[in-house]
Amino acid sequence: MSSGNFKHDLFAQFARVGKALANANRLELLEFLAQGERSVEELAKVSGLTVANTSQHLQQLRYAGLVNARKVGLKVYYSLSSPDVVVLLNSLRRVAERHVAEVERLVQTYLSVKDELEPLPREELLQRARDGLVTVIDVRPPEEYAAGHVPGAINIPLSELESQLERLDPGEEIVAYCRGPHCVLAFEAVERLRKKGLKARRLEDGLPEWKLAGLPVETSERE
Amino acid sequence: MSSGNFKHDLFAQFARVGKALANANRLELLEFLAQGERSVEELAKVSGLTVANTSQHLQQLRYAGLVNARKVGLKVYYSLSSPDVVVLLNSLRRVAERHVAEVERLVQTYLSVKDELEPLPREELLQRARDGLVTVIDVRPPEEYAAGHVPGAINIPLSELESQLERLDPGEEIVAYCRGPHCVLAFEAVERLRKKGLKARRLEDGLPEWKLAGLPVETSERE
DNA sequence: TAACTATTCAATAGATCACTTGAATACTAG
DNA sequence: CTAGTATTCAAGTGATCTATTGAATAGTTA
Repeated sequence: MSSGNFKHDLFAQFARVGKALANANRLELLEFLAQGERSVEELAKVSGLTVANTSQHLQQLRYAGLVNARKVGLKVYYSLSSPDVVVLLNSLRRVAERHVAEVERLVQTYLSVKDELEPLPREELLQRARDGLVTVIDVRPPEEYAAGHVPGAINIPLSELESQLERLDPGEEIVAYCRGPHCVLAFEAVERLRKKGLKARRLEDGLPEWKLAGLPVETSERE
Repeated sequence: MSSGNFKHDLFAQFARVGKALANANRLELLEFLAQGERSVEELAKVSGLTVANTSQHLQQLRYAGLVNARKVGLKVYYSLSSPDVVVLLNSLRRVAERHVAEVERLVQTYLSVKDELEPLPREELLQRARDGLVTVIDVRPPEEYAAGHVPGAINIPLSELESQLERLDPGEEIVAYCRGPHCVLAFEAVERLRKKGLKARRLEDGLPEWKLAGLPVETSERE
């Protein structure tokens, strides 16, 4: 029966995308790519994988249609093939969050403060920003900030949080964000800022979701 | 660095869900489950897999949190663990559709008539149904129809299309739907009905998406 | 041209996966 | 209690996946 073949062939193609999502390292690479275009070398560095291994994972992602490659001189820059990929990753995350008990446990263990952090929804941030009541900080590394950030946000990478405290107005509430809903950078930043006596909260999710929601994104001239 | 561990452990859990989506047979099972609860035996039958193999795939799906199992007497009934899973499958499908060239090719090859079928959006169907201008037929097998269908739709499984032609009013437009946007049953039905001189169109997607959109669903008393 | 760099390729070992087969388990019906 | 049924388990085989290693390729720079 030919419709059976069609069906199976079609599902085999969908499974190709599934296979790309079946490995923790590849999912990590996708999260980095969701922040913006990166070279193989950069991705290898941030992910802690060897360059050859990173390259191979990227090729699998490309084969599944999740990323594009652009060659410039010696370097090859990879990027997500479309915002659909962010949507897909977010549904994957959501299902895991709600239906894999282990996720709950991990979050409880490592982000014990999660509940106290009262994450701020995007819309609320926009409103407060309009009223000028809030300082928004982007705690990702400078390259990611440069590739796109919330308009008006200042870049204070987590590693430099303490040394750049003077850039923050102690009278204003601080909102920190990073790569996504489970990215530890913002959790960590909020915790440390509160220890310093500042009023800090976390944005509910990261820049990729902000962008996906169609909200304005500012880029710094670089690369 | 402990945050690196957290991150990697977390992504490993997400990858668990990815792994569940990494096999064509499992995706097929999930599509069947999206129509409603089914026993292992039924699933084995419709998917063409052996019972043992089906059971093993279902266990993997359960391990990934995508399905639930409910035991009644001898039988074990599996079902999707939540509508989130349908959302996930639809994002997977969308990414594959848009970014895997092979999908386009398959659809062109097997569903050559696709473009002529002018799929009808859900909202339009609702409006026409209110005006009583349309006959909606559900071309899935009776078990799936019984588990939930568009209110007012009549069940004419594809295999009985010709023998039940008299149930259709030749003056009214007919809208056929089945399991989802790529399900061949509705394509096939529309093609055959048009050959008979009837005015037929396909609903843009299937019952799971209808249900997901929060539209009303009618069930028949059975099981 | 020669030295250098970023990326990819090719070969490999160990782990995991998919499917089959036959047996074990758990429940029902007589 | 026995026979029968639906499902799961356990073991095994071939296939696929992951990460490593070292070499090959393509492009740049001196």
